[in-house]
Amino acid sequence: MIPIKIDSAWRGTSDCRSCGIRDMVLFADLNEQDFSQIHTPIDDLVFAPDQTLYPEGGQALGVFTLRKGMVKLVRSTADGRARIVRVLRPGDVIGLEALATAHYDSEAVAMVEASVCRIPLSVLHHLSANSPRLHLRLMQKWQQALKDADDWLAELNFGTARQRVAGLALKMRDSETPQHTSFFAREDMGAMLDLKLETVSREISGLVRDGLIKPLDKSGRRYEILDASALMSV
Amino acid sequence: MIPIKIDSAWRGTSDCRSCGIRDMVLFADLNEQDFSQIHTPIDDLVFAPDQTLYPEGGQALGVFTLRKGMVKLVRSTADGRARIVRVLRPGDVIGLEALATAHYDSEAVAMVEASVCRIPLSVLHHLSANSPRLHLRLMQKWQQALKDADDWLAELNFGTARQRVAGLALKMRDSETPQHTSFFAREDMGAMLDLKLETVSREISGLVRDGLIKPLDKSGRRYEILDASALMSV
DNA sequence: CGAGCGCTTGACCGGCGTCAACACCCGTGG
DNA sequence: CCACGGGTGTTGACGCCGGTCAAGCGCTCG
Repeated sequence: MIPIKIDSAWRGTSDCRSCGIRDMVLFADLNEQDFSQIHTPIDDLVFAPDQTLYPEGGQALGVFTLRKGMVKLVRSTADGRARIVRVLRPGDVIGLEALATAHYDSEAVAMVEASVCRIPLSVLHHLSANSPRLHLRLMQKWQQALKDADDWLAELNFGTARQRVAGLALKMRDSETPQHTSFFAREDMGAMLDLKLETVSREISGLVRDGLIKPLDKSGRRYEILDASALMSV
Repeated sequence: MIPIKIDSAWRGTSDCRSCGIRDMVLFADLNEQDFSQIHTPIDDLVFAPDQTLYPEGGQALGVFTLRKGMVKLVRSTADGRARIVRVLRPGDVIGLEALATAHYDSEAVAMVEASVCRIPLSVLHHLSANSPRLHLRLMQKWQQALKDADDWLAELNFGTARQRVAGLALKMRDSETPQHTSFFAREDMGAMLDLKLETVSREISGLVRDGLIKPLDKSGRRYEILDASALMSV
């Protein structure tokens, strides 16, 4: 077949006005006057699974909006272990911190094929000062990111292994089909929940055995939620 | 129920121009024109130890700047356990999220006597739209809050009990006298690190026994750091 | 001086980590 | 077509870290 493309594929420049998920994103309520102030092209990019969008501490060129796929934010601790601090889903902004510091606080890695658009910092700086509409959206994105971070800490990294895995299952429910949920490579799940991959595997098996969830495929990534309330009260 | 007379002492209204820690805070680089746009008084308040500034989910009147003391942000999980997601120190903003949603995402409780000033939401909304100086500071405060949240997750809630306690000792170092550090009630430390209070106590004793830290008083709150590099590489 | 609270310490136990074997899926090549 | 091998997920055996329960100590304050 076609040889693998190492680099992220450039898929052209976006016309944000006709973006399919525009109502979820930063540019949701920009008007024609706002758009006319964008003088730098916004690139559409596609990243392959396990590809890095940017490294921890890297110099920032822009901020990303996730259109499709899932992206993990990874931090390396002083002693070399990797910790996944959050998973971003469509509509989320990737690398918001670059707006304040022009570099990224954590590494961002695509967990599945991910399509994003990259918004240059200059565009955001200009618009956030000149468009009250973007200004408001930006604030909401900051707030959401902070809430997500606290949620991960309070809900997913607290309590027994069983509670954590159950919590992740609930958090990763599909928005369209909430009876379905996504899991990840067991090692990644361990890095999210502060558990070893064997423990994650055991707890998933336990939840299946107890009839709370059911595998939808053989890859171990998609599950059906059979008893949501039982998951919540593990 | 008769509303309890909350005894947070009102200490007058602030003259932010002469604030002692102004260079650290939101209003750091406002100019005279910016100040002239503040038409609602900014109150100085003092909270006693264990007093709540606002409850989780509460309607927000304003945002606080912490001038002195320490404040914990607490979330209650679905099953009733309390989780401390962060500790704020002088210069930090308390309740930033209220800017976006007019509600507080977590409870804020003074850990020691804390003096704060309360900035009405209207003032911040007005200034963030009309003062690029405040706008920039605000962004930096959002970024700092998000980074702090991720730091707590990545550094303090990962690894062995020993590593967590050592990490907290390092994070809570005094800014002026970095060889000194602050601990908290053992139960609070447990809620921060996801450990039981007995384990926290044991690990602190272990660190003292191994000569990495030394108690400065008999209350168990203040310690001297004897070997910072050993703490980092536990 | 005694009550009460928070901190420490001890003994024991259970949950999770460690190490290892095995199952399963898939791509590759004989 | 099957054999093979690597990668990933599962399962088992065992040990240790941290949780549980309980006793004891030292402060503070009435």
